[in-house]
Amino acid sequence: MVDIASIPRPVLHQQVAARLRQRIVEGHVAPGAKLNERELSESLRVSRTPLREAIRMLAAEGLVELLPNRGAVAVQLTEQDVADTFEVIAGLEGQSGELAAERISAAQLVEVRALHFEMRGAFTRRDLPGYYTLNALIHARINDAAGNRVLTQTWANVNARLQALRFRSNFDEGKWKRAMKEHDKMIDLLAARDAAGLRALMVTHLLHKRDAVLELMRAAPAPRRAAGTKTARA
Amino acid sequence: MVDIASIPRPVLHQQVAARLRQRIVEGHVAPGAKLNERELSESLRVSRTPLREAIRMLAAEGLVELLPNRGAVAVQLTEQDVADTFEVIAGLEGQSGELAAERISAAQLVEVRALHFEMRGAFTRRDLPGYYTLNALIHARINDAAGNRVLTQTWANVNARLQALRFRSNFDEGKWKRAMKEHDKMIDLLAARDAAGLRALMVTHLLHKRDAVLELMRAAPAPRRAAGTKTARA
DNA sequence: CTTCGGTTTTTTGCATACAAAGTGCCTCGC
DNA sequence: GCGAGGCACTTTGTATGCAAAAAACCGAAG
Repeated sequence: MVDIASIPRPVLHQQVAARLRQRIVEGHVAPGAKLNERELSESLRVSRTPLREAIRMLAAEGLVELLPNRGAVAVQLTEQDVADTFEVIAGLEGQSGELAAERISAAQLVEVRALHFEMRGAFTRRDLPGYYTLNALIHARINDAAGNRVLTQTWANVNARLQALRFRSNFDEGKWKRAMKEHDKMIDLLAARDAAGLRALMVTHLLHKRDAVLELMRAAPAPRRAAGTKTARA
Repeated sequence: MVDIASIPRPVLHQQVAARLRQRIVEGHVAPGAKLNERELSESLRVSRTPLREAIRMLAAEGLVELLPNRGAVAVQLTEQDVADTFEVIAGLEGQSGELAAERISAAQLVEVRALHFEMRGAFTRRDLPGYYTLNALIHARINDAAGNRVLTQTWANVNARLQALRFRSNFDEGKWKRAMKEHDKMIDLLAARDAAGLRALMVTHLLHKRDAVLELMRAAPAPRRAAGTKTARA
């Protein structure tokens, strides 16, 4: 009987890790940029000790790379890395879909369906940020429904590295429409408990996403090793 | 022209992380045991700072759990956790097998085959430790052959949590024979470049392993929350 | 103008010191 | 005897200081 009203905010190094993670994912720290400990500790108003612990955590998550005696840099994903990562994600989401189709409860299905309609709304008014948020929520809910916490955690971990990319991405109309259609189908398969079908769809959905992102990477100037910690402004 | 003869041994916190990881995996730190920072720092002859950084890394890897203001404990896997983990591993290795069958080079195939025969040797003389080592090596090589670094890394990460269990496990004769047979088949499928077949085999192979481990967990006394940092001696 | 050598400055890595939260013991009251 | 409260001790969390490695700088020589 301890934690009745105790919502003790997480310890400092975890808060720092969360904020750093957000900065990297949202691109406020450019890919390849060096993480200067003094700068960051001043900007986050903490001493270097918890900051360094946070950086080590992000390194284990694969969001930053540790260079011995030279600090840490935000990951700079090559095309190969992105392709590899999507390949893995496709497998994980495929499995997640398969398990979810088998295990999802009625209530969970309702929730996913509701989110799906909201997302369709965002799509209709071409609200990309809203679409992304709802999209992420839906995938997270399907993961939940799969009822495998290790799978969820693994997925979240691998996925984190791609978030940075997604923030920049910006489909063309055709790809967006196709993605939306795939999502429609997802709901159908989920409701029909078609495990194999949902797995297959999830995999192709993710591979389509991969192609879209890779296309963007090739189009956009593959950013050269950034020197500073902030994103270069165009 | 920098790193000609420079094999600078990794920085302290990484060495510490490696040693801690080993201790946990080999069961010298019992599952559920508390990691006392003072004790560990003395035993490892380092100050608490790099030790804490190492612990944070292991936490991000999922090998230890962080309790705010109360330190860290080695993960204590429930049966559900183990089942979930094997489910994920099965998916990852299945994918790894599929990709390896498509991509493995002749030289890599030779190497895997050689390791396979060595493992068969270990099996013949019922050398369990040798068998495990070679088994792990083969799976690692197949992962390499798949040519997806993210997949390899993800696999290693998830797999680490199971190593602790494997160290205790000890098949019965029948299961061991079956596993060996599955490995024979693996080589055949790999040589035949049968991607779909190898995927399927890897998945069932892993699910068999899961069943064997779960059976052992149920047979052996599921260890109660350990208090000390060392394994309780029987 | 480039490049090499040395020196200065910056930055990271580690250790120690201090603060705060947690744990357990002991007493006191009922 | 048993439980509540408080005090001392232990352990974790954070900050600071010092040492070592790397980067930046500067000047001189080719």
